[in-house]
Amino acid sequence: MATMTDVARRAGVSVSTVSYVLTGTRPISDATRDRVLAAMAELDYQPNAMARGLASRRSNIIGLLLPLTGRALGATETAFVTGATEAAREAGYHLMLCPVGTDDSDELQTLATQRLLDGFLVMEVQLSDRRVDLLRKLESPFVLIGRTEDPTGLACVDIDFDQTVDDAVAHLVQLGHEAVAYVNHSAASLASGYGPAKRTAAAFEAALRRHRITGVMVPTDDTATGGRQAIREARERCPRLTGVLVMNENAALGILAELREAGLDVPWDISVVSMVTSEVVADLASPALTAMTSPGSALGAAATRVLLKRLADGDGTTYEELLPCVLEVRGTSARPRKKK
Amino acid sequence: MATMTDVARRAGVSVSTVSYVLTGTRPISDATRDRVLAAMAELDYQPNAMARGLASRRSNIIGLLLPLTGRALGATETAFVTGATEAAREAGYHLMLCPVGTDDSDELQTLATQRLLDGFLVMEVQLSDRRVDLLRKLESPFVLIGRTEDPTGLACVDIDFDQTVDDAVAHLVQLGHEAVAYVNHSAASLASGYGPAKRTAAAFEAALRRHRITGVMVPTDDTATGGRQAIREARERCPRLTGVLVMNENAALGILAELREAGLDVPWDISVVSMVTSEVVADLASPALTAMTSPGSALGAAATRVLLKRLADGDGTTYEELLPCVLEVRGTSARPRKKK
DNA sequence: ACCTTTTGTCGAAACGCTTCGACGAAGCGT
DNA sequence: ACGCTTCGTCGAAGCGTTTCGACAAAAGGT
Repeated sequence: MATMTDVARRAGVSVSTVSYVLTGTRPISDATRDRVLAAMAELDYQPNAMARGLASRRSNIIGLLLPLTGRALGATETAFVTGATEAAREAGYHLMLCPVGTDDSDELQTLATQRLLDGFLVMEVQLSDRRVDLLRKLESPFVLIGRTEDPTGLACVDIDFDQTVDDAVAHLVQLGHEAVAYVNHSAASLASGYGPAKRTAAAFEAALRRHRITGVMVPTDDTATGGRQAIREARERCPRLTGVLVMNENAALGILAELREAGLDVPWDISVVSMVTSEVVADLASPALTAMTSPGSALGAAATRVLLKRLADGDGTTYEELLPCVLEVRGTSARPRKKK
Repeated sequence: MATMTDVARRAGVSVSTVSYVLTGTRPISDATRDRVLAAMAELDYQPNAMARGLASRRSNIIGLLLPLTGRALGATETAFVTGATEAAREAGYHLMLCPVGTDDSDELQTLATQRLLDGFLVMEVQLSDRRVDLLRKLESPFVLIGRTEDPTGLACVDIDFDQTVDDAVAHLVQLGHEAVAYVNHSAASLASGYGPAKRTAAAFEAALRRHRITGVMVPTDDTATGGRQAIREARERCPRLTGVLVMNENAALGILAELREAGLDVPWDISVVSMVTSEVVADLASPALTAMTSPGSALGAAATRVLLKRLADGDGTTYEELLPCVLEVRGTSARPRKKK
């Protein structure tokens, strides 16, 4: 494996010159640059990442903190990861997946102080998140995917839940629905302060008021069974219900199944709009789910860009970037059949 | 940030001694070790990963090569990733996700020669895979998830497709089915030599012969729509069909939907067994899918262990480890209603 | 008791790069 | 022609480890 010294010798220059050609830190004459580049090509030279990292104290690797729940990564999360990786690569960075639990402070501390990673992307952010406090204390640059209670001094990239919920409700209202349910994440995640759960709950309330319609929120497990229970409960609590907004994809499928078994026709009896859903999953259902498509990959790319910018500028001001999900009308939403 | 020199000074020993305490490369007296450990704790010392990597020419990071298709990672793949990460961490390694296309040789070459990664886990292996040739040429240690045409000299960890298909067919035969279809991956992936597609096709043939029943194989897209088309084609080609084996989860859901719309009752008219399927997805369907549950996380852990072993031993002999999927009977398989 | 290992420790030389200070050679305003 | 920047290059000092050779002291073998 050729080293920089070999390249320098071959090109008849000093190693520092070779380094400058590589990093562009100082001006180099065209003639010299060409000779160096040629020498590199001839020797199949590849800079040694470790040596570079040691000398520059920058690894060009960013870590993606994602709590592994044991369950599958949803399509949104996957898209996020690929989007982030892609964006990182374009900037000459690598992305390292770090499945670290939300409260595994030791592991995170090790990661952050090892100087292996230049910064972090933090997924699945809680309203009050210990990882945030820790990273802050350690002065590691990071960007949140989601938001904490108080985002002052933090960089956040997130789905615009307010907008998304409002768009979804608006869609139903426009079709003529006047009583809708919102099937949220579980009561447990609401209680634990899971951001999306709490924020959509608030946004739903606001949307109801804004559009002057009635509705109920039902928290439930993120499973098909959870969806079944939720829709039963919702219909009990609000019999004139004609529209359902649902946060979780699995629950959405459960709702569809339950309604079908109850002899109800989707979308004519009840419309279902799934939130933060990818196309693949939406097509799994029959009829295909009308859904708010999550901007997963765009989010990943945005988060990465923000982080890299901060690494470059050393800037740590508050920053927030929100991307809404876009409505994709498919088969599960329509004008309700019978006006009361 | 404390360095090894600080620790050495504080403990009253030389830096090399500190290093030996850390790496265990040479014997150290208990008294010294305790002093050094104490000094580390007091200083919150964390070894610098880059310096370590440079000096030892080992990064303690392994790369996971996974071609990003733009689509979501299935539950199996996700489980694989988490299993691998987990196993790596237990051994003091990190796992880095590298979304590199199957034929993006340049990118892979850069990765492999950069000395950032000690070895590779290769996912989505084709029967003839350029990455394998390249890694071999570069003498990078690696382990395949899947198998190439000729696995001589390679280390492979894979799902035991032969066993899995045979188990699935056996399940149907035992219930009394005599004509079954196998809905495989797309014709395109078959043609491109995608291992699982080709191997299951062969295994299905073998299973039919072994159990003396008839059947047809239908390749189709890995989508719900693909599943719908496939089941229609299968029933045309083999009207007495009572059982279906299906490779892709999305297709499985499509098949269920299509059968329901055709007025057929699952499992009484037709049984459906989904291959290589995770529990979450199986429960999405109604009735829940009888499926061969893929050993995703176990595979990941196994692959990692094999790779780490090779890194330690410098051993490069042929090695193969196959894990079968295990049958999970749920609601979509049963004794067929009417004996002919 | 003598020679040979083994044990425990140290100092110093890498590892392959970045970056700083220095310095001659141009280029420029006057 | 005179200083003044800017340009282009070099040598050398790190970056924080690991690892090698050396060596004194303790332990074994006969």
